[in-house]
Amino acid sequence: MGVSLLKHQACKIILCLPFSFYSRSSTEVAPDLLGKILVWEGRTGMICETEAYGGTDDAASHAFKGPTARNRPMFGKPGTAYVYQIYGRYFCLNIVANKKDKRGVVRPGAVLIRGIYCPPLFFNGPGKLCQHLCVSKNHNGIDLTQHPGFCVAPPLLRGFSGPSLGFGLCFSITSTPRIGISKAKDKLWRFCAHFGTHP
DNA sequence: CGCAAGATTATT
DNA sequence: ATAATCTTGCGA
Repeated sequence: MGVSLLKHQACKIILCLPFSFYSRSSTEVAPDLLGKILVWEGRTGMICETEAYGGTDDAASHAFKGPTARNRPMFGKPGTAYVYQIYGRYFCLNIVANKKDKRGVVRPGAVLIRGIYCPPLFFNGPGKLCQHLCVSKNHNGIDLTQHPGFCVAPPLLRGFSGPSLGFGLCFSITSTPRIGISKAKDKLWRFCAHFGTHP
């Protein structure tokens, strides 16, 4: 077995958040993506703002009225990309997060990536970060648990998880109403990381 | 087939 | 507060 293959497998195992991470409701996955590293074909950034979208329980979601040609990925494999174009100009990157109910029916969901930190750059807004990462509709449906070039990775320092990042860094999480929607404004499904230093 | 709305952004 | 800009979904 060649070295490159070993390295490749190590990348898959260590870097990519696995299928099981995304096989939960979007409201669980969304805050857990904060502080993780988004890897997109050579560019990276730390996720610092996300929003959860659901299914029939969420009037603001593309999946509210059931499957269509556009929202198909939201009903598909957890951990895949759901990319759509908005206002004819910008792309928005979501990661599919869903689980099946007791009858085996998929409860659709996705997490919108709204903000990433790429020192010294900071991108707030889903359209702006997609511009920086060159996210396009071509990426719709790709599996982010399989390709080291397109995935979400935890920080590599061992022994830390969640809001504790190591390196003297930590963050707190706030939840607020989601941005730019006209329905379901009462749901607090927007999650922001607020970074600071360890005490 | 026509049309209204949209998970945005930059500008006034 | 509003324009830019075009795809999608739904109703006729």
